[in-house]
Amino acid sequence: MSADISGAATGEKTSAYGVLLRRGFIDRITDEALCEKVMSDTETSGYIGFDPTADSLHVGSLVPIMALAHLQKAGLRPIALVGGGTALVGDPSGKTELRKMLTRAQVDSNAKGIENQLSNYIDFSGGNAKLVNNADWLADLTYIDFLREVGVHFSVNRMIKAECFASRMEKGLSFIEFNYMLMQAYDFVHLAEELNCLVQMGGSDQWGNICAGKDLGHRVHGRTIFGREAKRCDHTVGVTFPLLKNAAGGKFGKTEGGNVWLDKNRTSIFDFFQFWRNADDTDVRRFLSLFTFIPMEDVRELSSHDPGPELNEAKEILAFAATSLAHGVDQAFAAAATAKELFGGYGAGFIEKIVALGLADKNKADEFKNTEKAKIPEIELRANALAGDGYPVSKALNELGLVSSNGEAKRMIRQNAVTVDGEKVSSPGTMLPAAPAGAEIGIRVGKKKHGIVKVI
RNA sequence: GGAGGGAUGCCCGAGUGGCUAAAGGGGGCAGGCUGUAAACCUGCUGGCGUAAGUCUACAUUGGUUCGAAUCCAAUUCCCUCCA
Repeated sequence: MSADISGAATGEKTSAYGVLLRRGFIDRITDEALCEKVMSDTETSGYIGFDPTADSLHVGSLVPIMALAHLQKAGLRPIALVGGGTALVGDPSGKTELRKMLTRAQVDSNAKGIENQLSNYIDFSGGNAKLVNNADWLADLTYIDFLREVGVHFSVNRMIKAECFASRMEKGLSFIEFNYMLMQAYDFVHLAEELNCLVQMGGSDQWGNICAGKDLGHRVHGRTIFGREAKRCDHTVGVTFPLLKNAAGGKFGKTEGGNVWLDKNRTSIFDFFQFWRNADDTDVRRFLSLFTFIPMEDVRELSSHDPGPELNEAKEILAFAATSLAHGVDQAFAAAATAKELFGGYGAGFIEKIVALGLADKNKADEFKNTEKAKIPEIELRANALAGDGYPVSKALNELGLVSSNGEAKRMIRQNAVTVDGEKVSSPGTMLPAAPAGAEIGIRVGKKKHGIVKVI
């Protein structure tokens, strides 16, 4: 199979732009022809901003991350901007209410966590990708200077008509948030000047901010801004990604416990794997395009089945590929091994396919059978705790983290959702079976949540 | 600065003295059906307790009352109109 991830048919352009377009990354674009041109030049940098509002990114941020990675693969220089400065202000776009204000210390520590995660996807070594923090150039600006150099170029009349503020006109918009756009606009100009960054990308809610940056570039072009002459910021392009929803129309990346995070301490690797494995039939092709580097030709083939059980193999590959990007190939195998154990086998071609697709090398795949399983939650209990009066199943469920309270545990039991060692438990007062030291008791809630009680 | 309106559970939203752990909807979870999918049907959706029960909850604090999400006062925040 081809190693070309661009998905280009013969004769088609394979520029970064072409790749992004064919893989479904592009929603709106300020100037298509210019974009094509700019992205064909390997001297070009492109940037995306990530706001450090939490210490981990979640799967929703994977679209921009993958876009940057595609730029890098196409030979351009991706810039990941961590919004250490802008997070102190808070972006109102796409929000209905004022965000909680973060302290400097929170923002800084969040920024660190995010930087680590980004480096799983983008190679920052060797200088062909860059990680910047806009606190470095925003934090020390003084208010009056900023107003005079940047603020003059913005028309309030136009800003309040912008889509990104429209929803806030009803609910209320504080002045601090109203300034956010100027800061992000200035980021773009700054990066264009300093790093030849001519492309800014972002989620569809970023359209207004991106255009603001592009416009600011035009206005200051040829003039002096903060003591230097601006001359490279008049032919920039902005690109936004489509808003991702799951097939049910809900928010992408939400599941049982809320967001699916890239941090394994927030979302276990197994749960991360399962998130992809449980993708809706109709999402499979899109997810393979957006969240893996599997060549488009193969993506099309994998997802060519009509919705039906045949798609399960494509979901396994999706889960494997996505987990392997976020957590490494060994962890992906481990998660796959656990899934296999808990749910029964794979599609016949799974092993061959992942090797053929270059997702794992042959040795690793052969060792797969011996791979250690991914961790599912477990607790230890003394054998004598199980003897005597016994140990309530509900309590064990709670301690395993499979439910969030004893009350919920009992509710689940009443609903026939709990299985202990393969047997349904139906009375809330049921105790765990007595077992000798060394034994393991398997507990399950619903079909997908598992835990183990180790007897010691 | 002036006048008026508002703050209810994860979200939206009903409720204007006891029958309210709080209608309805959304979301979520679970059971059935299935393919670890979707759709559909059913149930659940504050803590502790096997249970009876008990504790905490309707912005905050205090008050009236046998009894308050509901009445009163002060405080905080939000919205609308006027300046």
